[in-house]
Amino acid sequence: MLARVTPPPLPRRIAHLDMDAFYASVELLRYPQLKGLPVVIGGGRRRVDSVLEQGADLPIDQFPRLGDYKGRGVITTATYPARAFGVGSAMGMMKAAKLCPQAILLPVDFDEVRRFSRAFKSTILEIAPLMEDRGVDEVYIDFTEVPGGQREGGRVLARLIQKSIFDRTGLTCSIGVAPNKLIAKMASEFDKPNGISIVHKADLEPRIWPLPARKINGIGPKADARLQALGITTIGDLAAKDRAWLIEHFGRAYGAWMHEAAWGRDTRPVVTASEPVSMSRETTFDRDLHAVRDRAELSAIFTQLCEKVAGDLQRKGYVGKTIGIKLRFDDFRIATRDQTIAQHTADARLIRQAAGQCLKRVPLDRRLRLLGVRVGSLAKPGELALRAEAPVPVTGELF
DNA sequence: TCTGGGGTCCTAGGACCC
DNA sequence: TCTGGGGTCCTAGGACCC
Repeated sequence: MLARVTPPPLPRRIAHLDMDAFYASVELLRYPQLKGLPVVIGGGRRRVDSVLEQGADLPIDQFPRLGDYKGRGVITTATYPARAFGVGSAMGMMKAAKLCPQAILLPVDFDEVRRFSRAFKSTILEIAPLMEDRGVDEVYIDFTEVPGGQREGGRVLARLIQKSIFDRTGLTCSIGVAPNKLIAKMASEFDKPNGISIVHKADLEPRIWPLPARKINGIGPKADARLQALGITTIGDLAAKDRAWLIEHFGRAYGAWMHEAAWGRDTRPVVTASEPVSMSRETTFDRDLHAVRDRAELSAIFTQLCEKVAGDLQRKGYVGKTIGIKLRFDDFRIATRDQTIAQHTADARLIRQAAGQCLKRVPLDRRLRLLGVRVGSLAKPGELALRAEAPVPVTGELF
């Protein structure tokens, strides 16, 4: 009898690709005279120095310096020469300014960053169709079934992608290829910038276990601190603990996941498409605002935030049903309130109205540092029509 | 002058329904 | 009067990620 013989499945090869110092590298393309210098991108508000309008010919000594910056905000990206001074992503600007006042400071150009983001992603898609978007500067790519994706554990394909991106954009990236997303993510950091790292199952003990537990994507500062308190520093330490013990200390889901992660196990697929769950806009004020004394200013900002979210929803073709606000007080405590309204909307006034009611439920005894507006439970208007989301039926007639 | 902005997912309690 | 489950939705907070 004839049997259909299915070939054995190919071993999974998953790549994680991370653009090197992305925001900064994009600016270096525009100002090549800054190459090799400490440059940081960031600053809370978009305070574009007028000198930058001069464009590409601006002499180095005329660029704005980190040490001259006054204001709130954090570093988005630092070039490698700036990192040598200890400056890095998410660091407060004031702290960074103390470490490296002479660094050149440039504002983020979101349009330009998005343009290059689209360019590098479309370059990848021409080579490998299964790509998962993980933000402006990161993606996962499934190499498994791509022709040549298995050669040298994925190195050949990784090299091709790296070169194609560079030829198209002038930007470098680092790639890790491994049996799954979890390990690939760690591997892409092994040889930065402009590196490629190939990791196999057998590398778990020598290359993964010595790493700090914090390197696992999903173990953040809080979990890491708790692990340290329990005497666990490396991924190997974590792997040595038994599952039940981890569950005891971290709960059923998180404890079990930690155990799997430490053993390099991860079956998550590369997801090529997803729908947004929520959209939001928030802003940190130049100075902390008083709910009563600065009422007019707050109210105007509040309305603008609602208009921006509404604009985002409309532009992207979504409506939402859960309207929420977020406050950050001067002591950094955060409060959120939300309210689910009767029907989905993308209307600025309806959002403002619901958000206003949320605001009334927060005790405003401290000054405010940040205000945000969020719309969740998103849907596409067209799909709601199919589901026939109708007005709430009139009650009474049935009784 | 420490500490941005835009997200996702999880937990946990209460309401409400079956 | 007390005692049940399960399931879903809503809300608030928190951890984490880019």
